[in-house]
Amino acid sequence: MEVPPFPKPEGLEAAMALQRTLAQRVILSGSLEGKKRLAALDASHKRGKPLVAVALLYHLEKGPLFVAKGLVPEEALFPYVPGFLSFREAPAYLEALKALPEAPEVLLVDGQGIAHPRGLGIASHLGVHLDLPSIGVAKRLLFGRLEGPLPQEAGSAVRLLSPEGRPIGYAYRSRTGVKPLYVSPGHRVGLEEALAFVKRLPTRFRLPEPLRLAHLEAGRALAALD
DNA sequence: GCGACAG
DNA sequence: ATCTTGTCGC
Repeated sequence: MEVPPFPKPEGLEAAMALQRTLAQRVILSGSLEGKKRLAALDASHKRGKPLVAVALLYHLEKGPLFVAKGLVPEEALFPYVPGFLSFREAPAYLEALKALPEAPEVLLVDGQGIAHPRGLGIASHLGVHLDLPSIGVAKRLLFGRLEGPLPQEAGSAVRLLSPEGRPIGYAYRSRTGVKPLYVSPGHRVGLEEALAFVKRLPTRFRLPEPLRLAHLEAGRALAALD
């Protein structure tokens, strides 16, 4: 698919300013009805090696269709700073997306959507950059708090609230007894619609299958480098 | 000053 | 994310 160049900010000040600008372009409405082709994005990295990103094209009815990879040399990587993950990982994701035979209708990203200090987690950043609907699925919380207790039963969810009390996503129990996932809209999708979309993905273990497979592929690709 | 802190 | 030993549980 076609991918616009991704500007690299000089430092955290510039990165923060860019986040504030792009956050204004995030659209928090839209349904994903009828959208069946998604790209699941995950990355893997080891010191002294390039960052490996995987974009796994997945069809809701046909399953996995294609695995594309993107590499960024360690020397070229933005440092990891909580709140600035997209500047580190997005360039590798975009390389992987370039290698897809067709554009996905939805991006499913390992990380936050709008549940972020400035409203622009990596899922939102990629969604705005590519003008695609996107959803963030994170394994840990970065920003916000749960509205109440989250039941142990698979399928239960409670809203994620910003410090001001605005809903920014959900804590979601994908399987009974597992730690919750944190689902937040990235771009061009509503809060409830984002959760509904994730809920209808096949989930054998904690992570929805598309993301779990992307994670496995990224790990394999990293191990295969040497 | 203290705690929190995606991947 | 990775590193890292044993350990608990399905």
